[in-house]
Amino acid sequence: MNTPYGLSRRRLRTWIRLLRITRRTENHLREFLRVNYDTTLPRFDVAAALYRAGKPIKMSELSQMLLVSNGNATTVVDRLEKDGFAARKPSENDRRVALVGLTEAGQEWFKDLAAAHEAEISTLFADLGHDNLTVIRDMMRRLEGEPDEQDV
Amino acid sequence: MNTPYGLSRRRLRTWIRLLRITRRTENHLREFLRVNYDTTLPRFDVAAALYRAGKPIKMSELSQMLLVSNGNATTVVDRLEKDGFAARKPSENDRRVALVGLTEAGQEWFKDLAAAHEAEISTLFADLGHDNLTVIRDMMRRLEGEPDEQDV
DNA sequence: CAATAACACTTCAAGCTTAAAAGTTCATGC
DNA sequence: GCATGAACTTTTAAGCTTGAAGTGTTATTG
Repeated sequence: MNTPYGLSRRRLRTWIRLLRITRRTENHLREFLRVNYDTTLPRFDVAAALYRAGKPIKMSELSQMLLVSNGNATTVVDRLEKDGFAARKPSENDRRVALVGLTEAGQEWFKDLAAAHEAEISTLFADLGHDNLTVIRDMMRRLEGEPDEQDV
Repeated sequence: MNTPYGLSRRRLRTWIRLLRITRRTENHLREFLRVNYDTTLPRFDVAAALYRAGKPIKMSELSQMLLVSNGNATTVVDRLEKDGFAARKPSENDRRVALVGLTEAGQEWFKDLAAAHEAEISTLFADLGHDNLTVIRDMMRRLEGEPDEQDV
């Protein structure tokens, strides 16, 4: 027999496996950032989002990108700001809005970090070649409800 | 061209996608447990590990299963104990060891929870049928460095 | 058998995270 | 214009999480 479990049970097991891999990878990266760069995963995540945006973004955009609460974004940005790596400025159009971006120092700091981070991921995922990556991408897209596409 | 990005970059993108799906699912489950069962994800995780074990286990075994620190296991078990769902007892062979398990009340409580949890996951992963689940399982196994096997 | 190391767990301080409440500012409808 | 509600951010309280230090127990080893 090839599928001794029902659909529901198999989906649960898949989720547990997904969670385990994610936790393991996160733990590894946390340790990596702590030992080699004396920083944390949340700070890295925020910096990555800001760097990727390329220009100052709203606090709410930031928390939506990272899938965390607004209050969370506030405190992490506070710390990055205290480190001199991020800066807030009020929006000119809308005085409710706080725009946040990386400072010069923040960009310099993050560049090294990003390269090292990508290299570390590549090591952790060394068993996945192009074919496997394509398969996983398609599965993930399906899970996220995106239509199948080509390239990347 | 079918793969415009290098291996390293594709692995990074895969990781980011994995992380996004995991966070989204966790956020959904957190809300689900909070609204319908007035409990939290960490409590559920601990209870699931204890229920699955079927008998009292060491605190250190628990934290290893969940991939969290020892101190973390301590506080979550403290709360479950305060709720009357978990109980510690000292090991007889080794007085350093604390064995923790679910109480009767804890098992009753968790049974409903587990069923609802599995149903919710099954809904979230509704786009994945047997074939897709098998593909994902193989990918995850590869990532975890396990040899390929048959059946679930 | 005594000193030392290894192990198991808890405690602690700091940081992370959430949900809810509070404080501003903007948009809408009357 | 002004009230009312919506949007944006921060603050707050509680809980979660980590890494390191602390406490007690067992194993090693000289």
